[in-house]
Amino acid sequence: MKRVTRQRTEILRVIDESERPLGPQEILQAGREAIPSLSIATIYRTLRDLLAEELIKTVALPGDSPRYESLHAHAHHHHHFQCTRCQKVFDIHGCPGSLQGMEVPPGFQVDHHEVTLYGLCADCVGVGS
Amino acid sequence: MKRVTRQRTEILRVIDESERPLGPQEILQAGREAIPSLSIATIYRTLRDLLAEELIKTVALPGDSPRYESLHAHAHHHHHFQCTRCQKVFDIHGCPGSLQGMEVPPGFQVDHHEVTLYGLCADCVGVGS
DNA sequence: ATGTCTGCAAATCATTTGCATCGTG
DNA sequence: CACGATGCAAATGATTTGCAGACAT
Repeated sequence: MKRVTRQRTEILRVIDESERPLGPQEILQAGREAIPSLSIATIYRTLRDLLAEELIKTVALPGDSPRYESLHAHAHHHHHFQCTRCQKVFDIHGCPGSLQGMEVPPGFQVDHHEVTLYGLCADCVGVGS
Repeated sequence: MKRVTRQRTEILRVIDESERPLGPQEILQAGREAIPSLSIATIYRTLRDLLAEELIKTVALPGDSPRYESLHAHAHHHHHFQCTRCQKVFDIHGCPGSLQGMEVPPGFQVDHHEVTLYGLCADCVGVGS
């Protein structure tokens, strides 16, 4: 039987209220504003549990450590855009669909896919270097 | 002044002759067939050098550690497939192209993209769990 | 009360680095 | 011969785990 503790509640709140995916350290920092004693071990353990309960999902970008976002608020199939200047990650709705044009070798079974777009976000377009 | 050592030559040969991107441990194992004393530290140091010289390129997949492939043999634009059973990564030629259907927010500038397919490779299709 | 959850510190695991020695140029 | 490269082992940095005490039910 899963217990409703202050730290679990706070961690879930931080993730739910964020408009962008957060990493463990970001969650720790935000959570410590309410619970100063909060430890990184609790963050990792709680993230594992929340993932298992499907209350949050992992956002994994190529070559970057994982971030987490509320599954309820992001349940639909979507992809991500990472700004190459500010590194922020944004949701992109829609999907190329069939991914026709990809030459999958014979005998391979495609189950799902991941698309990441890179470029400049609206805030960074037109900003110097 | 860069020296042509047995280990550097062997590491580059292993990567060049592989039909799929390899991780550091895979390169170590393959390289030890020719040089049993080969150490993992040398692998990492040599990979760093080869990347700087643009003889190889990094293949970064979401949520997984990096693989490396020959830049000369893989200079063209392509994507990757990762087997969800054996974790191996394979090149996929072709590209969905315009990525139409992706609803990029107004003001965003897309520069490049990354597509990863997941599923079972030919060897793992039909193999029990 | 009872068994889960937390914080701390120690343990992993992958990658990096210091250093004495090896070997290429 | 000189200096970059190698192998070993210790150092790092991120994540995981053991354990005794704290707390939800």
